[in-house]
Order: sequence, then C-alpha cells, then structure tokens
Amino acid sequence: MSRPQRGTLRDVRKGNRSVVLWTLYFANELSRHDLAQTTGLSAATVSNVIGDLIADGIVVETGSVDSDGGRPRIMLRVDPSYGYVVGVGVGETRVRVELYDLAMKERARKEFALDPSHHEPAVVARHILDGLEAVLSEAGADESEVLGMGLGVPGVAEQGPDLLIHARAFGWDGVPLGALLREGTSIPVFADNGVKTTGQAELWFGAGKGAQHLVMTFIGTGAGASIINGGVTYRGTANGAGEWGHTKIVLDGRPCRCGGQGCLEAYVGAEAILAGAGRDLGDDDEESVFAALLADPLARPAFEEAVRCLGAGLANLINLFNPERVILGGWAGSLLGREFLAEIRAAAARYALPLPFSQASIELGRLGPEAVALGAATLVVEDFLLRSHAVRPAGRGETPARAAGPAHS
Amino acid sequence: MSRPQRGTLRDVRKGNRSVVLWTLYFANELSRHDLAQTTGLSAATVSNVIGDLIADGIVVETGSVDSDGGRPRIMLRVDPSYGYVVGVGVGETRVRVELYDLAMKERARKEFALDPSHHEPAVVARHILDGLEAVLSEAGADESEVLGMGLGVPGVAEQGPDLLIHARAFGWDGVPLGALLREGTSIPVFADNGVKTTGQAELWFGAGKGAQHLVMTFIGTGAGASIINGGVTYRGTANGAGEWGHTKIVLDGRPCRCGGQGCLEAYVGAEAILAGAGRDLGDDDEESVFAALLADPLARPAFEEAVRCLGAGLANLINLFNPERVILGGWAGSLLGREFLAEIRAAAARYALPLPFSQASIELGRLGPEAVALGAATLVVEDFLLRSHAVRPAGRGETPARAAGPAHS
DNA sequence: AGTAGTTGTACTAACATTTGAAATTACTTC
DNA sequence: GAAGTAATTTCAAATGTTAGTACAACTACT
Repeated sequence: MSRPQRGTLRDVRKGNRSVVLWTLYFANELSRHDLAQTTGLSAATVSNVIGDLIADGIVVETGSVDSDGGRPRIMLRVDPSYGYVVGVGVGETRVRVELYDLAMKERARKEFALDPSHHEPAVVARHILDGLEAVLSEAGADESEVLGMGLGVPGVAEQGPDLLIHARAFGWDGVPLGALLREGTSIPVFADNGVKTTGQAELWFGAGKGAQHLVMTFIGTGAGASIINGGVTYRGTANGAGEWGHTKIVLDGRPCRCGGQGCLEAYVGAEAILAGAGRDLGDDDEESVFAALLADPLARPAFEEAVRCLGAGLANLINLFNPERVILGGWAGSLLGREFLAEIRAAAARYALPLPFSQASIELGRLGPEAVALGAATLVVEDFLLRSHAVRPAGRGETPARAAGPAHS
Repeated sequence: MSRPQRGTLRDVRKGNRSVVLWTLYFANELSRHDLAQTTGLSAATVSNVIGDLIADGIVVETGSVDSDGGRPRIMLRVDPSYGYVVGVGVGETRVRVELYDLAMKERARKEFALDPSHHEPAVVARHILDGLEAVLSEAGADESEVLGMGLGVPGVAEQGPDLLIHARAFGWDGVPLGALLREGTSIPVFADNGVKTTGQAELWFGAGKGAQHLVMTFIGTGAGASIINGGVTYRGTANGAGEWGHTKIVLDGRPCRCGGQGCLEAYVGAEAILAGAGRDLGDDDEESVFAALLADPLARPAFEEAVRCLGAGLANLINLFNPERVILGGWAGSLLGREFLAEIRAAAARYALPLPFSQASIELGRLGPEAVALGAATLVVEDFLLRSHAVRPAGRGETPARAAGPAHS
C-alpha cells in the first residue's frame, strides 16, 4: 500500500524551486511578491529561489513596471529561450515534428507522410530523427539546447527505460522506440499515447484550463479518452488507461474493427458513421467526406444515432469518473460537437445519473488535431518544471549522459 | 492545473512522522533499524521520530527479541490501545456500529434494524449516536479515547464541513449528516460511500493488499465500483466517482430501477438476476433466495446471462482504468464469483482489449459485507496515520474542539 | 571464562533551509 | 526635496536532517 510521501531534507529546496517555477510558468509574468503570495512561501524564500533560477538562466527579469506609490515590482518570467522542446505527433498517415521554445511558441515544423504499408519502427524512428535535425537547422538551434523530445503515439506507451510502444494500428507490440531513438540522439525522450498528450495540451492551454478533474474525449476514426484527476493524467498500471472506444455499449452489437462487438467506437467513430450513412469513401479523404456529410439532410439519421450513442458513452464516463468537465475533441468529435452540442448534452443527460451529470459540463475542445505534438512537448516541459535539473551545460557538443525515458508514474 | 507540492519547512518533520508511522502500522512490528531501511530515512531520524512517537504514547516497544550475533533488535509497534476508532455501516435495512482498537480488532458491536419506510436523517443519526454510546459502554471506553468515527453510507458523501450525503435509496438529497452528528458528539466524523469504504477495507486488509491500481466491484441488489489509483481512492469532483452500476451496457435495454434503461445493474444486480430467473421473492430474504437459486439447474441460463454481462462490465472497467487487479465483491458478487469465477474471467477476456486484460487479474474479494464498517473505520485510521495530531489529551471530559469533517481530497 | 565480532541504538557536530523582522531600495506624491 | 509606500534583500534565529562515532547488548569462538 504505502502511500505517504517522501522522507526528505534538502529536497524541500528542490520542491520549492518546482513550486515557484511551475507557478511562474503558468502565470506567465509575476513579481517576487506575487509569487510569495501565490505559493504561500515567504518573501525571503522566493527571493532566494528566484536568485538561483536567475543565476541558472531559467528565469529573467522583464523590466520593472507599474507602481502606485512604492517600489515598483520587478516582473519575472521563465525565459522562453532558455531551451527548446520538441514535440512529435506520430499519426497513422504522418509524422509531424515540431520545435517549440519554452513558451510553447512554435519555432519550426517538419512533416513526413507515412506510407500506410510502411509502419516499421525503423522507418518511424528515421522520420523522427530526420525531423529533429530539420527543425533544429531551420531554427538554427543545436541539439544541446533541447531539453527533451516528447512523442505522441497511436497506442500505449509503457513507461520505462526503453519506452515500449504497443500500437495495434502499426502492428507494434512492445517496440522499444526510446531505445531506437537513443541511437540517433542523446536528447531525453518521453512518450505517451496521442490521446493523452492531446488531453494534456487541452489541460494546459485549451478547454481544460483550470480544471482539476476532467475527461477529454477524442473521436476520429476511432475513439479514446484521457482522464485527468487532480490535474494529473490517470495512467493505470501500464499507462493503458482510457480505452474508451472499445468499451462495450451494446452487448454483442455491431462488429468493431478491433474484432469485438458493440464497442462504442463502432457507433461513434467517423468510420462507423460514414458506414451508417451508406457512404463509401473510395479514394476520398475521410475528413472531408465527413464534413460534407454533415450538411446532407439525408445523413441526418446516421448522425442522430451517433449522437445518441455518444451521449451514452459520455454518460458512462460521467458516472464512472464524476468529472467537472468533459471535453469533446478529435477531428470528428469537434465536427460533431460544433453541429450537435446541444443534442449531445441532452443525450448525455438522458443516460447519466442526475447528480454527477449536474456536476459536469460538456464542452468543445479548443485545440486542433495538431495538439498531439504540442501535448507531447508538454511532457518535456512538465518534467523540466517539476525537476528542473540543476544547471544545463551551455557547452556545445559535450552532451552529458542524460537519463532518458524517465518514469512518469 | 497547478499540481506541484507544498512549500514547506518543518512539515518535513510531520511528513517523516507520517511515513514512519504509516510504515510501522502496516508492517505490524519493526525495529528502528528496519524502519530506517524501509523508509530510506537515516537511523538518527528514525530514532528521533520514534522517540516522539513513544513519548506521545502512539508507539510502544514490544520487547527485544531475535538475534543472530549482535545486539537484539527492539521491536516497535503502534499501540493498539492508543485509541479507538468507530466504524459505522449504514445499509438499506440496518445500521451497524462497530468499535475497533487501532489494530482494527473489533471490540464491540451494535446493530439496529432500519425500518425501510423510516429513513429520515434524524432516525439514522439517532441510531448512530445510540450505537456509539452502546459500543463505548460495552467496551468500557470513553468518548475522549475515540480518534474518530467513519461512516459508510449508501450514496455519495460530499466531503466538506457538513458532510453532505446524497442517498437516492433514502431519499436524501444533501443531508448534512456530519452537522447532525456533531450535535450529539464531538468526535470527528468522516464519511464515504459504502462501496468505497469496502474497497478501502479490501485494499488494506483483503484481496487488494499490495496493489497500487485496482478496481473493486461490489454487486448486491445494485452494483458499484471503487477505483483505486496509486493506492488512493479515486473520487472525482464531488466524490461521486464509481457509479458503475448505472453505466449503460445495452443501449436502451432493460429498464433499471434508477429509471434509466440498459444499466449494467439491470443485468447483473441480484434483483435483476432473480427477476430473470422468474423468481419472485415475496417475503423471503433476497440473499438466501439467491443462494438457493445458484444450485438450481433451471436457473442456469439466467446466471449465464448475468455472467456474460458482468464480463462485459468488468471489461469496460479494465479498458478504462487499466488496473492490475479487479476484485469481485458484494454479497451477490461474491456468490457469483465463487460459482462462476472461470466463466467470468472468460467473459471479461472476450470483451476486453487483450493488452489491458493481460495486465489485470480478476479475483474474489476476501472480506464479507461487514467490511463496510471496517472500511469506514479505516478512514479514521488513515487520517490518524497521515496527520497524527500532536498530542492527544489524556484528560477525560475536556474534549478540545476537534476539526470535524476533514477534507479528504 | 574471556575476548573478538556483529548488530542495533543514541549522541554530537556540521550543514542546509525556511522564516520573520529589520533594513534597504526605488519609486510616487505632496 | 521630504515624506510615504511597497517590493526586495539581509540577517539572525529556529528547526531538522545526515554522517560519523560512541555505546550497548548480544553470539561465537578459543
């Protein structure tokens, strides 16, 4: 069992450093005084910690402004150029590599199409490494300035030294992607399911801002969910939590592409809706066909059916997790939400218990599909904020052996 | 968002005290040396903390035993008689009040039948207070020796100063049970859903021992679940998480007593199974009818159907939570499990995704229905271990104003 | 028996870190 | 230019941890 905390001493310092840094990062700009109030630490300690942080180059003073009769406050912020972070979105049809600064401003991007018949780990790893090199040279940055690389993958990422990836869509079963990448770069690598990274992006910068307990749903061709409890992503034993799409909603109902029957995905996934409307997408792009279909009155019944099922699916999440907010995301989820939000809410109300339903709001995601990479990059930032490694070597090539694939439990 | 920890100083001491106490409590008996190794603290600190704890009367030395060539170790343990804790199980048909010592040995018990037509808050509160008095006098204990009282209630307990209880079965909608009880006693009161308290009992003393991520299911007349993540009960926004029974498993399927349709409970609840077997229980006890029915070959199809649905329900939990262990509990769940465990496992395997299923084991609960009160009492112990309030006044009547209804977030 | 070896516990000095109060600083306003 | 005001920094406690050492209480060997 054993749940209580650390037995610590000067980790108090590290802890406070994290608290201050975390607070400052999300507030954007704060004075030492503000920080003292927000964190509850004494002014002296804040001053102290900030001193370190400034000495380390992580925090910078951004001019003293404002004053109504007293010493003006010196505003502080995390230096966006302290380092870069890389976010990678590995999708079924493409690999996207993005470079951000610490403020999460995109600095460079590189995309590779992924041949649906070539999902070999080596190919993907190659794309990622090539992309890394490309974005770095585009931004004129050096690998030593990168704090880490986060991967959003379509499957389960088992945390551990080798970052085992299980991705059914790719036929990957325990591919040590972390180990593969480490052969080409010494940047620390983090990975997580793409749905979870998107969820974290929404949590940090999108519709989930400020919420403690929320469920982020993600409907595209399939359906998944990311559960956030107390501001932290729920992972389960092997980081496999959130397989909402294959939750049974109609016992022995429609066949699903997972081989099972009656999965939610078989009712609310884009593929399922298109099939339900009798649409065969031949060579067309699934997304545009879907969007077009939304305007087609003849397809209405198919959407209504999907909305009903989606309501039940959301209701199940609400009953089980008692979230304060439920977010509809994923490209198909966003389209459905934009068109049918009221109906979806009504359907959820019908299927959920009144009490938890009344405590939850159902909202649209605010970030697009590119949030996979953004969220993946936040994994790096999260790690940085939480255990901001002493001093980063300003030196060039001499990359010290950095611990890769940190435990994210 | 904001997730990082406290900004602290001498709370380190408190923290270490908790770590030591917690470790010692669950290990039963340990020497100072063992504690140092287990907790990772230095021997000096352990010695120090234990000194305090002994001075406070919380820990006692239990003779020096054992030795294979060295100074014999002095064994320590939490003094079971340091204080009492009270556990209350509020069920639909009875209220049970139990008195335990800190080692969770039952010292006294008192039961009240609850007239199904009289569920008024005042009646229940009266029973609890009477029960408290009864068990205290039976054990010859004084109220001042009681560390707290934990309540397991059939509904949602919203943590807060007044401990609002929402219990549909009782027609309670936001009853301030904590406030009611505080009028009759000054003992701190904790409360939680009965399913959750049972889950915690299994976690501490039963089939969940040692697991970090588990889901405890509870099937009786209805069905509920308690989710434990990282050793901590998952609560959601308003402690309402875990309403598994009203999760939709067959869209617009069988009507459920909640007013909805297709709820899991309408397929696996005892009532539903009995109805499915065409059994009307007249005046008989539901439990004994159910047990008898298990032996009836004619009722086999009804059970098989229930097992199938239960498998699907468990599969949904496994997909969503990725637990390492799933526990079948509740009186009906236990009976079903004893008879059909293999079939239930097979059904779950059929409906769950292979990866999460392979990481989860499905097991029988080890504690009986009386665990509601036991688990409720653990709420008190948990609080005691985590923030073991400085010194407890040994004095008699003069009960200091103790904070009641502590936040359990 | 006596002595050496081993293991658990207590004690002391060194060090790290927070805090509250006082001092300092850097502005505004009169 | 003096006074006022609010943000920072400085400084001396207070507190708690750790490492290392001393001490205690046994066993086992000679």
